[in-house]
Amino acid sequence: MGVTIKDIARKANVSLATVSRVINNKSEGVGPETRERILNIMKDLGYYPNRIARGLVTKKTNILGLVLPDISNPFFPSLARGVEDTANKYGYNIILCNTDNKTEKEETYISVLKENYVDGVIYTSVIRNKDKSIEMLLQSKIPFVMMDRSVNVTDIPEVFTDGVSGMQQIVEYLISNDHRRIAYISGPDNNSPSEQRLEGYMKALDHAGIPIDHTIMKDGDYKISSGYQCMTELLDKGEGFTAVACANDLMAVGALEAMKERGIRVPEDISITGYDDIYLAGVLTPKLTTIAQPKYEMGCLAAELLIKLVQGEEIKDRQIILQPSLVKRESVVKRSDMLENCSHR
Amino acid sequence: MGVTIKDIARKANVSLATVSRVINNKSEGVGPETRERILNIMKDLGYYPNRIARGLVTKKTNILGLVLPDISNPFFPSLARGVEDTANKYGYNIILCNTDNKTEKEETYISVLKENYVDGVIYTSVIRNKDKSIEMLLQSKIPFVMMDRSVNVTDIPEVFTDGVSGMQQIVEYLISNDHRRIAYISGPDNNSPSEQRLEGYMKALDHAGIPIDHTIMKDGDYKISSGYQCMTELLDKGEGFTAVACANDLMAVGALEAMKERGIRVPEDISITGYDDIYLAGVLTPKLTTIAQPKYEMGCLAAELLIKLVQGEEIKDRQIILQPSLVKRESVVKRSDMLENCSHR
DNA sequence: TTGTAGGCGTTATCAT
DNA sequence: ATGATAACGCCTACAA
Repeated sequence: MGVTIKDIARKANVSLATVSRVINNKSEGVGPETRERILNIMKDLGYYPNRIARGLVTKKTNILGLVLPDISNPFFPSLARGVEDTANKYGYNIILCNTDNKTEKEETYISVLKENYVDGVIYTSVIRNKDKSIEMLLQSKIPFVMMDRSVNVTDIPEVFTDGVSGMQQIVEYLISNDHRRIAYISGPDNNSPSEQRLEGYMKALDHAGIPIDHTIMKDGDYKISSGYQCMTELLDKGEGFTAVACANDLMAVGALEAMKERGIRVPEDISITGYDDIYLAGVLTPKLTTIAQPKYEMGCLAAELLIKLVQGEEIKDRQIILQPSLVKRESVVKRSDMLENCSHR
Repeated sequence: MGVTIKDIARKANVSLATVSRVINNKSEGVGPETRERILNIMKDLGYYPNRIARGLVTKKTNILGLVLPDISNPFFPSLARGVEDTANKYGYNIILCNTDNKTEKEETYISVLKENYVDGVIYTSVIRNKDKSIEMLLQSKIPFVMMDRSVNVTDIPEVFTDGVSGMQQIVEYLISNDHRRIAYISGPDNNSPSEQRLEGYMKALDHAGIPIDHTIMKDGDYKISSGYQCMTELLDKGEGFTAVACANDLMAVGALEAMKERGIRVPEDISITGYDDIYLAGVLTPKLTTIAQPKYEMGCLAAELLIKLVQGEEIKDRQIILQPSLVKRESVVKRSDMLENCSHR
C-alpha cells in the first residue's frame, strides 16, 4: 500500500532503525547528513507514518474518545468544539460518540473505545456514582474525565460548572426584582446539573426567607415540549406566581410558547429565566435572561486535563469547577413594573 | 496490558489460529465444543479484541473521518448526528475534524486521517474543483464522499440538497404573495450551496419576468452579523423592496434584528425568508418561513454511501441530490396584507 | 553513529 | 478441525 519505513530505508541505504530515529527525531542518534538525506527521501516518496503500526508497539493511539448524549442538542456542540480544538492542539484526534443518555449505549461505546485503544475519554454521562460504564473505565485503566456532569465520587477527575451557584444567582436576581412567588421548572432527575440547579433554587428562596411551594414546581426533562407542558400546568393550577425559573433555555422556549398562546406577555405579566445561554437565548423575543456556562472553555479544560492525565503529568486539581455567570437580557422585569391588574388565570 | 488472544489460547489449550477463528466466527472451522469452550474463556478473562493489531493486518480500522467546518455552527450537528448514527449502525466510529473552512486545516486533517488509516472520509469542504486536499484524497485511494457541498467534478461521490430548487421555491413563494421587489442577502462565494441559492433566486425572478436589481442584493457571509449589516445597508439605500430573501437562517436573524431596531415590523412592513431551517427558525418572532434541508438524512445517506464505497459494493448513483422543502411560518405575508402607508425609510 | 533482531496482537496461508 | 508460522509497519533494546 503506502510507502513504508522499509522503502525509505532501502532507498537511503540505511537500516530501518536509522529511519525510525529520524522519524521520531531522536535527538542525536543520526548523523546530520544521513538525517538530511533520509528526510529528503521521505519527502520524495511522500512517506507518512502508519499510526496503526506505531500504536501497536507504543500502546498509544493519540486518539481520545468523546462520549456525550447528543451532539445535535444545542448545548453540546460548543463543548465538543472546545475539546476538539485543544485535543488537536496537542496532536490528538477525537472519536465522537452519541449516547442519548442511554446506559446501554454508553457501555457499548466504552467497550468500542477500549477496543480502539483510545488514550483517554471525555465522558458526559447520566451515571450517578459507580455505574457499570464507570467501573469499566476504572478497571480498564484508561484515563478519563467527566465533563459537565459530576459523579460525586472523589478521585474521579471532572470539570463542570457550579450549578447551585448559577441557579442561585439567577433566582436571587429575580428576588432582587421583588419577585417572591417564583415558579420552577426542573430538569430530569438523572443528572447532577439538574440536581444542583434545583438546590440552587431552593437555597436562594431559603436565604430570602421565602417558603418552598411545591405547587409551583414542575418536573421537566430539559426539552422544549416539557417546558411547554409544565408551563401549561402552572398556568392552569399555579397560584399567583410572578416569575418562573427554568432549569434550561430549551424549556424556557417551550414555556414562552405556552404563555404566548394564552396571550400572556413576557415580562410584563410574568418574568422568566433560562439556563445555559445556548445561542438561541439571545434571539428570542423577549431576549432571554439566563445563566451562561463557559461551554467552550469547559471543553478545552476537560481535554487539557485529560491529556495531562494521559501523559502522566502530576496534577493537583482533579476537579475543576467553573463559575457560571448571569446574563441579563429582557425577560425579567421588576415587579413594580409589571402590568398592574393582570390576572393570567 | 489487556488479555490477548494468546492468553486465551493457552488457557484453552488450542492454537492462536483457532481462537482467532472463533473471534471472527468463521463459519465452521472449529468444532462446536471447542468453540463453546473458547467463548467461555473469553468471557471469563474479559477479553476484547485489539483493533489496532487487527487493523495492522487487515488494513481496516472501521473508523471514518468526518471533516466539516464547525460543529458549533447550528447547521452541522444534525448532519454529524446522522453520519454518526449510521456509521455506528454498521460498526464504524467517526473521528471529528473542524476546519473552519480553512484550506490549511483541511489539508492537515486529511493527512492525519490518512496516517490513522481511516477507512473513508466524509468531507464538507470549501474546495471548488480539484483542490489540493481533494487531490490528496484521490491519490491516497481512500474512499470519500462530499457532503452538503458539491465540487462539480464528475465521479466524485457526493450528497447534497438542491440549492437552486430550494431558493427558487421560496422566492417563488414570495412572488406568489405578490412581492415583486425582493431583496437578497447572499452567502459567501466560496461554496456551492451559496452559489446555487443565488442562482435559484435569479431563476425565480427571471421566470416571473422580474428584472434583477443589484442595488437590492448584498453579499453576506452566512453569519448573523452580516445579516444585520446587509439589512442595514439595504434599509439605508435599497429602494422600496417589500421582501428580503436571506441565503441562510442566521443572516435572517441578523436582518430581523436590524429591522427591529428601526421599528420596522415583520412581516407587516417587510417579509423575510431564511434558509436551512435550523433549530432557531421556529422560535424566532415572527417564526421564520424558510427552506428545510433534510440534514439528518443527508448525514445518514452520506455515511451509507461511504460505507458502501468502503466495502467495495457496486453502486449506481454516486451523486445523491436531496430535495429541500418550503416550510411556511409567519415571516411572509401577502403584499396586500401589508400595512398600508408604511415607509421604512 | 548505525545496524540487528525481537516483539506488539491479529489475521491469514499453509500444512497436518 | 486444528496448528505452525509468516506477515502487517514500526519501535527499541542491544550490539557493533
